[in-house]
Parts: sequence; C-alpha cells; structure tokens
Amino acid sequence: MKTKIVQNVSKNQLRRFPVYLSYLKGKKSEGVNSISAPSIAEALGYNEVQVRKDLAIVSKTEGKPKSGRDIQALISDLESFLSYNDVTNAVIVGVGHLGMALLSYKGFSNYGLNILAGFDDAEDIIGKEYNGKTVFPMSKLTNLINRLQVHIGIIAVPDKYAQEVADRLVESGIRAIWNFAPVHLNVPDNIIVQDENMASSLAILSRRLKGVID
Amino acid sequence: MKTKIVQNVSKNQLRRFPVYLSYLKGKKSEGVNSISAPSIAEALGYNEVQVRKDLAIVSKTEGKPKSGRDIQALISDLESFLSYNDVTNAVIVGVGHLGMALLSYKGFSNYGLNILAGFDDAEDIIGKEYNGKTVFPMSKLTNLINRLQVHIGIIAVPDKYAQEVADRLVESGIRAIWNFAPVHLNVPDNIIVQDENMASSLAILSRRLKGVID
DNA sequence: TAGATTGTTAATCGATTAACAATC
DNA sequence: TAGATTGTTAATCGATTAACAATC
Repeated sequence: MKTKIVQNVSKNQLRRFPVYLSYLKGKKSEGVNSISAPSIAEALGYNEVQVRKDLAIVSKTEGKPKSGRDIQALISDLESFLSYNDVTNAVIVGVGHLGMALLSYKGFSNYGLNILAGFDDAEDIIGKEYNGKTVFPMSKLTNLINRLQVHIGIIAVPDKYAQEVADRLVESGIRAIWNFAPVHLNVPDNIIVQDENMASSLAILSRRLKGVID
Repeated sequence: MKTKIVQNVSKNQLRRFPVYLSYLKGKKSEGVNSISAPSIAEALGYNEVQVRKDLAIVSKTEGKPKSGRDIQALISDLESFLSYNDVTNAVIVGVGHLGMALLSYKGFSNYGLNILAGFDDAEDIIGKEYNGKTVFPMSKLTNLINRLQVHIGIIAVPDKYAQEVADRLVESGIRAIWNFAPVHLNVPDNIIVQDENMASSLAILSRRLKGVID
C-alpha cells in the first residue's frame, strides 16, 4: 500500500521546475522529442540523480532505458504541476519603472499569474494603460481587491512606503504579497510574503565573482 | 591553533545577510542601539541559533549577555563583509521597461554595484539617459567593457535574445552575468551566471498560496 | 541574585550524491 | 549482446535546531 499521498517538495526543487520547463521547451522547439536525465543534468549543471528525482515528482510517465523520457509529456506534467493553467489574480502597487516593467511583462500569463491593474497615487500616471492594464489611484485598491477576488499583491514602491502598502494590502484582504522592495515586511502569520530581494541575489553574485564560493 | 582561515559561507547565509542589514538599519533609524539574536530571529522568522551563527561569521565583535549586540558594529561588519564599499562596474543590455527600471534604480550604489550604461539597438532610446546613465548602441558594447574594466553584464532583453547577448558579453570579456531572462544560458565554465528567475520565485509563491509548503 | 542572552558543541533533519540492479 | 539509461536504496554531506554551560 502506498501511503505517500502528498508529495513533499522542497523550495529548491520548486525553483528548479521552471528551469526544467524552460529548458525542455527550448529543446522541443529544436525538434527534439525525447531526452535523458544525464543530458538535462549536464546542460543545467545539476546532478543526474537529482534530475531523475525531480522529474519523478512531477511526472508519472516513465522513461525508457537508452532513449530517455518523452519531452512533451514532461512539459505537460511540469505545467500542470506548477498549475500554469489555473489563473491567480494579482495587482501591482507602485507604478514606477519597476511596476511598469512588471505590468508590461507578457510572460506572467504563461505562469498562471494574471495582473489585473496597477495602483499609484502619482497624478501623471493615473489612468494610463500598460499592456492593456490600467493604473488606478490607491483609493480604489480595497474595492477592486474585494470585487475581483485578488489574492496576490505585488509591491513595487520605494522602500520607505513598502510597509504601509503591505498593511493596506492586508487590510484589503490579500492573501499573499510578492515583495520587490528590499525591506522586511511585518504581516500577520496567515499572510504569505515572497521576497524578491535583488540585494540578496547580488550578494551571491559578488561573492562568486571573488571566487570564494562555487 | 585556529586553522579556520577562510570562512565557509553558504548561499542561504549570503541571502540572509542583506536581510539582516536592512532590518538592522531600520532599527537603528528608530534609535535602537543594541539588539539580541532572539529578537532579530523573532522579527525575521529565523531560528535564534541560526542568527547567532550568521552574525558570528560577519562580525568579530561580541554580544553581551542580557543586552545583546551593538547595532552599529553589526551594520558596519555586514557592509564590509558584503563589500558594499568596493565598487564593481556593470552594464545593462536591453533597455526595455525592466532595463530602464534597473538603470534608474538608485539603490544599487549602496550594494557596491555601479551600473555604467545601458545598451540597446532600438533607435528611439539610443542616446537617452536614465539616472544619468546613457543608452548606447550594441556596437559600442565590447569597447566599453574593455576600456572601463566592466566585470558584470546584466541581461534584460526578451528571452529569445538572451543567449546571443550572453555570447556577446562573454566575447567582450565579461566575468559574470546577472540574468533576468527566464531561460538557461550556455556559457563557458569560467563565467558566472546568476539567474534572477521570477518564474522560480513565482512557483514558490503559488505553492505556498495553495498551502502545500510552509 | 535571577533571568535573559551569550557562544558553542552535539543531535537532528533534510537534501544531494553514490552505488546498484533492472531493462530497453 | 553491450552499453546507456532507468528508478531506487543506501551513504554522505551540509544546514538547521536543540541542549548547555558561561556571564553580564
């Protein structure tokens, strides 16, 4: 009897899945139909056992010794595992250069993220549209979040406003925050915060550049 | 005899350092002068032993039982550990919304990153300035990288051009690439690639939102 | 003094890697 | 068949957490 109902997936694995997906899509567009774990591992710099275990988590299809696994099946399985077909609604607060970039980016729809609108209080951008998405004044935030069942709030305001925006989002009933401001946000325990901290990323890059790690 | 000369620092630790730094700066600006590991742990959601070990790596100053550690000393030590005072030069390739956002962001100078210029082949933005940084045509890339000893190339072009831009950067003598395109780049072993993959980040956020992890 | 906090050593936990039998 | 590849179990490695004596 198999008791393993809910698969345990680590954050590191979750991070790798979109990388596999993008790599496999690239291969597929080159006309390749099947691929082996060792070759994926080689290309992406992962360990081959790691690749096998990762793929086993998302896909029930089996590979064949010698030839490998079917690329299309893997792509479909990765997409469904990552729920790229279920759409989650989001709003962006802060439509400066970064907010604009996020509003304008068309790729999110491939990842199941539907950004509905932007919010900002700067007179000169209220009412503008980017990628078909309108910028509203902050006063409309709560209403829109409630009315359209928005679950994710994206924070793209300057550091000093990040906390108050977070508070506003929480009050408005958001469930998760994707935070692009490099500051720690204080929120209730039931609210999820995902930090996109470029300072952290840069710290790793700098260190690697000095040859201390990797 | 102490033999531990080079401190081993993991990527996770490196990711946490800027978070401590920003938190401590915030506390300092509130007028707080010393702080305990448990209180930092509580605020940031880390384990307190982890905090102590992390801080021990960057700082030789000692804390005092009961009162804790000196905030200013920790801030200085974190900054010097992260080399926020040594400046590394970088260029950005691709001045769309995202490239513009990165060019315009003034925070990087606090992290020891000096973005010198942007490169793009779109006629309408060549010659423009953002945050005092000029956008040059791609034809000037190699020359500028060599002349100004640029070590980091930031890729902010659409996915399909990312690989060719990476190749150009490598040919031009860059040593590290900060890659904002959600595609895997193929580069020689001696070139460092740091992926800033929003798809990966989003995958984690979505899963947490579904309540499966964390 | 008592208690909060320190720094460190030991135990636990989890993730990565190695080893191996099975198979196309 | 031989060899590449499979999936899985066992071993290793590293990071996190718990336990503890020292001290302001």
